[in-house]
Amino acid sequence: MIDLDDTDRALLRALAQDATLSAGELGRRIGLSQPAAWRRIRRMEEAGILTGRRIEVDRQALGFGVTVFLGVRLATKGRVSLEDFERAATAIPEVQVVQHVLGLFDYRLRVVARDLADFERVLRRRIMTLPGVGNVEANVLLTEERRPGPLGMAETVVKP
Amino acid sequence: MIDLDDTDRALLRALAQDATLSAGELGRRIGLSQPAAWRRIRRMEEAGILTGRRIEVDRQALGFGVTVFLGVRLATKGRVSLEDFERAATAIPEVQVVQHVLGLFDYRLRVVARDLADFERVLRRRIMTLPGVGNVEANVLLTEERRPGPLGMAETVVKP
DNA sequence: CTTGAAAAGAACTGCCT
DNA sequence: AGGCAGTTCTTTTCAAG
Repeated sequence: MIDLDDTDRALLRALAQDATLSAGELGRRIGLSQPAAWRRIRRMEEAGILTGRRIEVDRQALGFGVTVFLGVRLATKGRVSLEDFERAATAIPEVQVVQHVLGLFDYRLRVVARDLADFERVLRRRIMTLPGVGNVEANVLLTEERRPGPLGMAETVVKP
Repeated sequence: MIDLDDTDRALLRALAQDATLSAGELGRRIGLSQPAAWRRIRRMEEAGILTGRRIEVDRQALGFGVTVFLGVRLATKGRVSLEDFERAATAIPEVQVVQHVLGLFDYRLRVVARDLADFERVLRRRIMTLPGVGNVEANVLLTEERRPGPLGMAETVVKP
């Protein structure tokens, strides 16, 4: 586990908003030369902190206006292996995320569909037929806000 | 709403895995020249399909080994505005995602913490004191698998 | 759509403070 | 660790078929 100084955190915070920023632009923003910013980014990549870059796709623009979160409780725990469920769940194209969780549910799924009618089709033909499925609870996404999240300690420290 | 052809989808699928791929490399993979691939990507950006690029950060490596999903039901619906809750929730550093949802809960929060003791602190001092909070249900993340998700129709079409 | 090439910019390297 | 100056590479853009 590596910890970062304020400069590293400033870099991560800037990159969290826009990963296309060049080392030169990043350096300009936080008061660092281009090679210095670049070296810090590389160091974080090598340390396994920065694990990759992903694109953000607007599903609405692609015609997938409905996102639903499903909480799934397995009915036959032990009988059917978790691996079977995971394999089958990840094979459904409409399933974006499969989370194995501890608590009231065993799995959480993020599912996208064109509309509610399309979602019902996915639910009945894909989700409810997954191996071992018991209870399923659903929440339809209305709005979503993402934040950078904590990047280290002293997030709320007041300087003297 | 724009729809894409197979080539566009192939581009998105490749970019979903690694957004650092250059137009030249993408073209090489799907059998397209560098300018052609580049134009298609730009077209999707302008169409609002490709909305940006984000970095992926390994929270574990930063010392945040615990991720918890919270389902929040508001106690005083109508009395306290949803905006108040959202504003307060997004202001908590440990909160990564705030989702307004329809269903058993009113909001879903993704929260990260250093460990379970740290999470308890966040829960008691930050979450339970949010304006209007009623019931809170928690699921601790064990493993998470992300998939590209559907990029258009005909995901499972078999060519003749 | 392609190829080919030019211009711009970003990544990387050594050396020095 | 940071800065400077330089080289190398890629991306981006334009021409022409």
